[in-house]
Amino acid sequence: MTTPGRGLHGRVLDTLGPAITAGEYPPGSVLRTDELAQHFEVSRSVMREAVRVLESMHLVESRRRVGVTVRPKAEWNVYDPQVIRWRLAGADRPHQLRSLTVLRSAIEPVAAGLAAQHATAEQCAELTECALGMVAHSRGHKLEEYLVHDIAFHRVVLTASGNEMFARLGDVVAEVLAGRTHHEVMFEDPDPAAVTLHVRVAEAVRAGDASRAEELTRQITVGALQELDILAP
Amino acid sequence: MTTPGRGLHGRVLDTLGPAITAGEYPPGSVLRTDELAQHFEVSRSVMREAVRVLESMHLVESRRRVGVTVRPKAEWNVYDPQVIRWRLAGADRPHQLRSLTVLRSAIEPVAAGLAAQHATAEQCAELTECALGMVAHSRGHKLEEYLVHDIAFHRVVLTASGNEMFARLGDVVAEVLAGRTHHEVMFEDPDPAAVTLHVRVAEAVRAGDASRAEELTRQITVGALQELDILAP
DNA sequence: CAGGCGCAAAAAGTCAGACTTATATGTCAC
DNA sequence: GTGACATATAAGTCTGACTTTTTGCGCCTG
Repeated sequence: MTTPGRGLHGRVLDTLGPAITAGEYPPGSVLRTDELAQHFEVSRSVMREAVRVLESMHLVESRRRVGVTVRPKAEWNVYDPQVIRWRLAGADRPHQLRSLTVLRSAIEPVAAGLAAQHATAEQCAELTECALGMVAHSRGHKLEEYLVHDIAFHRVVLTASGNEMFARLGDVVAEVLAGRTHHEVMFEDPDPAAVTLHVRVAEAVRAGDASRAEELTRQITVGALQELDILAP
Repeated sequence: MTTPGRGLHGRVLDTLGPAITAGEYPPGSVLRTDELAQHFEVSRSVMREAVRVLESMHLVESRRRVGVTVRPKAEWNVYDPQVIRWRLAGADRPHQLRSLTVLRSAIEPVAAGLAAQHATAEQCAELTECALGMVAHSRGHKLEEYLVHDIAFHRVVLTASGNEMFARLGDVVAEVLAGRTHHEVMFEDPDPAAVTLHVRVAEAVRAGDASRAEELTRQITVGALQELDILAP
């Protein structure tokens, strides 16, 4: 994923972050910097840097004379890619996957509509290329190759929307798609209907047909919701 | 807003963060920790903590023998509330406001639909209360009071959706609404049509009518887009 | 001249220890 | 019980020394 072990404080975060997001330390728990430093066998300076990062994610709050207290889940920066990764790796992975899929269903259709209006010729080409790649690997247990193209497809759409907030959700969508393929409902082969929809979205975007691109993408996300039983089938 | 000056490193961030997000240090610029520490008249430990926070926001990257390099805008964690606040306070405020308004237009209708399905009786009551508050202050230059209720309204909808990702956008929406009232197109009084729409959304949510709540909210967000000339009027 | 080897410098990273500051809590007088 | 005050505690800050990684450059060789 990102670079692991970029310094000692990163190493500490790799185990402390997941622990907190997994709820191992319930909200209101108090940690002491010194104890943590001893536990992880690092100096106080390193530990302090780690705590600062957790604080910037609103996972904890550090107060004098009190210690480092874990904040309630509702205050976490749940859009931080690092937090998302930690949570996806943890126990409430299913719950997290549902939240993110609903988010996708709200964003992606709108993004596709905007992409139809703003996509460059190059982006259109890239999109059709991705769609073709999906078609090519849609049969015969080539799920990994399919996934690569699927991720690339959605990333291009989000980028081509021209909205930076949408564009930055590319990583999130990638995590969701990867999560689905690797751990959730695992089809023998992808749903042919979904594959076709992607091809048609690529066509609509190239044709500059915003409402069609939006509607087709909506159908894709509806499929994703149904897979998780969020919508009635 | 949040608590300012929560420690020396926070003080440093208050000026370094806005400077970076404003593009004062173009992407690829290299900063040296020691120089920064001298410039801000703090110790290296404090400076290092500040850099760690910026690094966790993907605003900069710290590498040995190189220094602290500013990352390209496309890699920033633009969903970090702190980053949003810094950018809204800076030069590309209009651009940022547009991006966020488009994001709202994608999220809020879906959130309202979900709220209609999941809102508790208490949340419904709160919602109508907010709507009434908006009506009460919709005339006679009571823009500040109106704003308070407007923000509360949208926050309740997002929370009542039951989706944590939506819920966490409450702060973002609050920033956008406040920004619009304080710095952008400033109506003498709010658009009466918009006020009515809010009341009707509250009704739809209480009635459990998801598609109506969604459609009405979409009309609200369309209005917001038109105000910024993102959509033709 | 090209290419590879290795050295030295530069900057971040780490650590230990001493000191400062804010603050929660307990104590005592009233 | 209430208020003022003392105290202990844990974070915050600073300093200086040391380590580690990495880049760039000089030099040597083919």
